[in-house]
Amino acid sequence: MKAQITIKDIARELGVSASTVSRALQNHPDISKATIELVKEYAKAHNYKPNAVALSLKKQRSNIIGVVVPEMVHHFFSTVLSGIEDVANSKGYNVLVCQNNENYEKEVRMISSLISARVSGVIASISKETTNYAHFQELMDDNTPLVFFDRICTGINTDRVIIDDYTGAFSAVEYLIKTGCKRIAFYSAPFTLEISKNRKNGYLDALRKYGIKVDESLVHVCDTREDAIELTQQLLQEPNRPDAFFAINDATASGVLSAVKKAGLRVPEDVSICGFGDGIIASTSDPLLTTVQQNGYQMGVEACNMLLKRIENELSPTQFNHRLIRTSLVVRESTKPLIESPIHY
Amino acid sequence: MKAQITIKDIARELGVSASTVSRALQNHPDISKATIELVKEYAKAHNYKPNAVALSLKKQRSNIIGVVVPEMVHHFFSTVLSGIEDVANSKGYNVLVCQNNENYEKEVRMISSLISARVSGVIASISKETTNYAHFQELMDDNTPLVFFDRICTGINTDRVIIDDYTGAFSAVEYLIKTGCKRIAFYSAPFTLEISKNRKNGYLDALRKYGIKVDESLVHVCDTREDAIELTQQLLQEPNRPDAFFAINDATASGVLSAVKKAGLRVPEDVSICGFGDGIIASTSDPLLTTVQQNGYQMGVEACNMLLKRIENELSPTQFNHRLIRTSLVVRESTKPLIESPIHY
DNA sequence: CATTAAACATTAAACGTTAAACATTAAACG
DNA sequence: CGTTTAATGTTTAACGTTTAATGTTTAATG
Repeated sequence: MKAQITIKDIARELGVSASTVSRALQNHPDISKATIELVKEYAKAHNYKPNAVALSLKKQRSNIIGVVVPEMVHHFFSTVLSGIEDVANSKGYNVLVCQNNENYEKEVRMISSLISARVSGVIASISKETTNYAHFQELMDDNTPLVFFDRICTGINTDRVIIDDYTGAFSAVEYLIKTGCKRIAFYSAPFTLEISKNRKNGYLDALRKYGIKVDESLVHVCDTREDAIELTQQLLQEPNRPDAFFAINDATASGVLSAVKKAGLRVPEDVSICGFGDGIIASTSDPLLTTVQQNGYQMGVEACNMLLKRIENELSPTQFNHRLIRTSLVVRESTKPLIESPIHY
Repeated sequence: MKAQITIKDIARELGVSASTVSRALQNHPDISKATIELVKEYAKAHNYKPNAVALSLKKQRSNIIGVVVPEMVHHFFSTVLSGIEDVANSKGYNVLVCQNNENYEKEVRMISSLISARVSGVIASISKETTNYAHFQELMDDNTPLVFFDRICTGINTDRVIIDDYTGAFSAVEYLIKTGCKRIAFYSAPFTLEISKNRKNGYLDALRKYGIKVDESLVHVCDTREDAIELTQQLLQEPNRPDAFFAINDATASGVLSAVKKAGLRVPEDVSICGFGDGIIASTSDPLLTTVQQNGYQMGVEACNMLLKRIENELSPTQFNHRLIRTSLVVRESTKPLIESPIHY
C-alpha cells in the first residue's frame, strides 16, 4: 500500500523540518530561494499533492460544497448541476452531490451527511414531500451558507435563486388564451412546492385578466409523463373537455401530447399544449413543443456564485439575496399561431 | 460564528475526557452503561455530528468516492450517476462529481483534485480527447481503486463496466439489413473511444455477414444533433444516398430524423434510422425512435458496487473485473418492420 | 489484610498541515 | 570585539478523532 507522499516525507528526505517544507511550498519570505527551489523540485518530481483532508481540518473549512437535488436524471436539474459544477470548479471547489429522490427522510439524511462532511456551503432544491425545514435550519444554525434554487423553502430566510414562475406561467396561459383557447387545464406539481403556487397564480391571473371563469376542476396535481397520459385520456372523454393543457414540465406535456394524439385529436388544431422547461423533449417531439424556457445552467451559475460569495464573506450577513431568473415563452408547433387582429382603416 | 459541537466540547461539559466520549459513542465495553447513556444523551440533545474530515485524516481513508463524467447534462451519464449515487449513499459514501467537459486538460486537473481530496476510489468515463493515461496511472500508483465505465481506458489495467457495444451495434445493423436496407451510414463518436471502435466492428461484421460491401464513405465521425442535421443534409443530396442511418446516440439520431423529414423523405419508408441509448428522446420523438437500449442505471450500480468491493478489499488485488452490460434493440417506428418470410408448403 | 482482577477512565500519540513563537547563524554596526 | 539585526530555520501546538498504553478505583479472592 504505497500512499501519497506527504510534507513529512519531503522534510525527512531533504533533512529539513516539515514547516520549512510547508512554507517553501507557499513561497514564504522566511525561506531562502535555494530551499524553496529544492523543495519544489523534490515535490514536483515525487508528485506531491497537498492533503486536502488535513488542510480542511487545520483551516476549519473545506473546499467542498454540497448540492442536494431531487433527482439527477432530469434535464433541468442536471443542467443546473452542470452550471454549479463549472463555477465551483473554476474557483477551486469540489461538488458533493446528493439526490433526495423526492423523499423527505432521505433529504434529512443527506443534509446530516453534508454537515458531517463539513462542507463549506450547500445549494439545495427541496423534495416534493418536504414541509418541515428543521434540517435546513440546523445548517443555518451551524453558520453553513445555504442557497436554495428552484424549489425553495419559504420558511428559511436565506439566499435563493428562482425561476420567474409566475410570469412564465402567466405569459404561457395568456398566449393560449390569445390563440383562442377557452378551457385551459393546468397540470401542476404538488402545492407544497412554491413553484406550483406561483405558477398557479400566474395561470389564474391570466384567466382573470381575460375574463375567463376559473374552473378548479381543470387544475390537477400531475407531473409525470405516465400520469399525464392516464389523466389526459380521462379528461378528453368528458363532455366539456379542455381545449388546452399547460403542464408543469415538458415530460408531462409530452404525456399529454401522446394521449391527445392517441385520442385522434389534432395538435394544435383541436388541443393546444404548452410545457415548461424547454429541455430536450421540447425540441425533438412532434409537433415540437411550445414551452416556457428556463435557463437552468444560468441558475446553477448564479446559485453557485452567490454561495461562494457568501462563503468568502462578501455578502451582508443580515441581508439575503433573492435572484429571479427570467423565462421566455418559446412558441413552437403545439400551440396555434396568434390570430392577427384585423386591420382597421 | 457558532460552529458544530465537537467531542471535546462534550467532554468539557460532562467533565470527562475526550476519549471517553469517543468510546461512549462507539459503545466501547470499557465505558460504563451510565456514562454511555449520559454522553449519548448530551450528544443527541446538542446535535453532535462526527467531523468526517477529522475522521478521514485519522483513519487515512475518506468516505468519499470521486466520479468523473464527460458531461452531466446527458441522459446517459446522469442516469449512470444516479445509479452510482444511490449505491454509494446506501453504503454510507458521498459522491464528488466532476465533469471533464470533453477536455483532456480538465480531466487531468479533476483527477489531481480528487487525489488531493484523498477520495477512497474513483469511477470514471474518459473525455473524447483523452489519449494519454498518465493521470489515471498516477491514481493506480497511489493505490486508489479505479473503475472505468462506458468510455474506458484500454491502456490501464483495472476494473471496468462497459456496454456490450459490439453486440448492440451488430444487432441494430443486422435488423436494418433484414428490413431491406442496403446503404447503411454509421455516425460515430471519435475513434479514440473504445465504444466507437467496438460499435464499428459490430457494424462491419453485420454488413459482412450479409455480404454487403463495406463503403468507408458511409462512416462518419458525427455525434451531436447539430452536426447530424448538417451532415445528413449533405449525404441525402448525393446520388447514391444512404437508405439507413445508425447513430452513436439518440440525439444524433434525432438530428438525422429532423434532416430526413426536412428533406421531404419518409421515415421509415424511404430512410430507416436507429439510435443508441434509449433515452427520453427515443420515446418522445415522432416517429418514435428505434434504438439500442443501454441500461445506464444498472451500469452505475454495478460500477459503484465493484468500486466499493475493491475499496473494502473484497476483490483479488491482481485480477480485475470486466463487466459487460447487455443491450437490447428496442424496435419502434423509425425502422421498417421485419419482412415476413413467405411460407413454403 | 494484601493481592488480583474487573471496571472504568485518562494520557499521549498519531493522521497532514499550518502558524505563532522561538532558535540559530552570520554579517554589519558602533 | 560585543551587540544588533537580518536571514533562515525549527519547535510546538493546534484542528477533531481514535486507540494503545496506562492509571485509578472498587470489589472480590485467598
